Amino acid sequence: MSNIRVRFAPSPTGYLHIGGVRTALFNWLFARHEGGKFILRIEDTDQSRSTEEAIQAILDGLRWVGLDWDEGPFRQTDRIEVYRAQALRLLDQGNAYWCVCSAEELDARRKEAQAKGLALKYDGRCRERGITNPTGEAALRFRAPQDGETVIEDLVKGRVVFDNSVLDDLIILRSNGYPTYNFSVVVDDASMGITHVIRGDDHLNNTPRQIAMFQALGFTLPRFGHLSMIMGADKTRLSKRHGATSVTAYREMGYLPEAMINYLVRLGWSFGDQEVFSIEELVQKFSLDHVQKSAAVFNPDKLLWLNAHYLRSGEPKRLASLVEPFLAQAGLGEPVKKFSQTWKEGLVMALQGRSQTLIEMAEKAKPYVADNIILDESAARKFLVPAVAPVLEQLADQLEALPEFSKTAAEEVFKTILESAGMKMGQFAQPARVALTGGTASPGLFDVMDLLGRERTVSRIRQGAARALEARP
RNA sequence: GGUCCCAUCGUCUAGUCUGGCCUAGGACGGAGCCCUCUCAAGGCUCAGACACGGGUUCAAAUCCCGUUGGGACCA
Repeated sequence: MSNIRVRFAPSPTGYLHIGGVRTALFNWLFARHEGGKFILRIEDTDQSRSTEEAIQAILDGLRWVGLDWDEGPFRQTDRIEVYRAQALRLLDQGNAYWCVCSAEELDARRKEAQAKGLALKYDGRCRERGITNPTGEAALRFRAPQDGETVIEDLVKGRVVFDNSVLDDLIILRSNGYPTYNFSVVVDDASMGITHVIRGDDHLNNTPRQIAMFQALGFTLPRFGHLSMIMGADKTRLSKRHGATSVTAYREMGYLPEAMINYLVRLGWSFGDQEVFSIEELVQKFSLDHVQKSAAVFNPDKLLWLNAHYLRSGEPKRLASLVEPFLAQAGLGEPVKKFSQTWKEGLVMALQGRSQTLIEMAEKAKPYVADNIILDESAARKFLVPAVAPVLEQLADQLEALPEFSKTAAEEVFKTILESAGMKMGQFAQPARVALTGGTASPGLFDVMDLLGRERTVSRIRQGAARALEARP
């Protein structure tokens, strides 16, 4: 057991973004690999944008992909007094000061600075005023060091140097008494004993400011590791206009959590040429050394491929229960009830190698679950022709006469009939398939018959034969 | 505008630290062939990249400098 402690600290302002899941995943894997702790903290101090539903979505999303936390979820809104106390401590120490500049004033001066081509940082008007008991609106600002430089030995990016003269005197406590993001993270990371801050590189520029605060507060510095962003195909930050970005959406689209994890972990991390990893393997092999510095483009095709891979190799029993809600969604909720567990697993086995998502699997299940088929007209025209009608009839008769109907018995009958009709498998398989399923693509014919059972097999073949007779050449 | 980060096939990446084994490997996607009762799966093959320019060196994808391009943060 190591003393490594990492955290995932999302803001509950919407759904759980897959970029967030990847950050959480890297933290979680690092913790599990090192035998450390993974802590969940909800950064909800922006009350106008935080919602309970969003918090729930975060918890649900993390649970769905199997990222469990050892401590938390902590909420920043429960800790407002802690931030206040620390902020006041900085004031006492002389590391912070009251600022009474109004938003309008700040804005005006910023525009002025911009016009002159100067850096857009706080101009320090209140810095030396020494305001002790502000009346009315006042925010507390951190007195950032202006000399020297701050060096970060980043676990991912390597050595990053910032000139302290670029550091802004950030507001740490707003006039409403709430802490700002950059301040509350520092207080929390320190008080929760976080040893490694692994987060998106959108925070890299904030890091020197945070380091200054850690130091002013006398806290020991954690190590930092900044992960590159995930981008859309147009190389801009991944957002809703690139398609689905919430984990929940992927669950609803019939993706498996292990596919999501496997896809996300390879977005920025690698282990030689290996593409497919189980969770256990990841925990064993993960390390920050092989994390990519550059941003990665989200590739839905590869995710789909992984999903198909896990569907193909998944446990039928588990998949059968996972596909259930999707069957219901496909309108098969009621009809599927009359089938046994074994039958459902058989259905999954027939379909798992030919489906890329659970939705697709449910869609493909229709001809086997439902009583009736939807006949694909062009397939019928092509394959249900008069010539095959007698063979279909014969097949139906013999299957009906079978003392015991089974997959192997059906196969035997089928082959005998082919032989006596002087037909090749290739000539008769498609007509039979169209009659049985309504379409031209399906699992193996005898698996199909097995799933349908004698009654439906025979009646569908008879209907197919009737249809074939009607057809005019 | 200022600061910071990044740069190998269309995409994810191996290789970069510790230069030579790289006429740059794998995967997704694409094309083709094989297998085959269809669809998949699988097997095989093909096309496809070291951003550019300078250096250092016997030797550079790998080290250094610059340029360009992309991204992020600050408001």
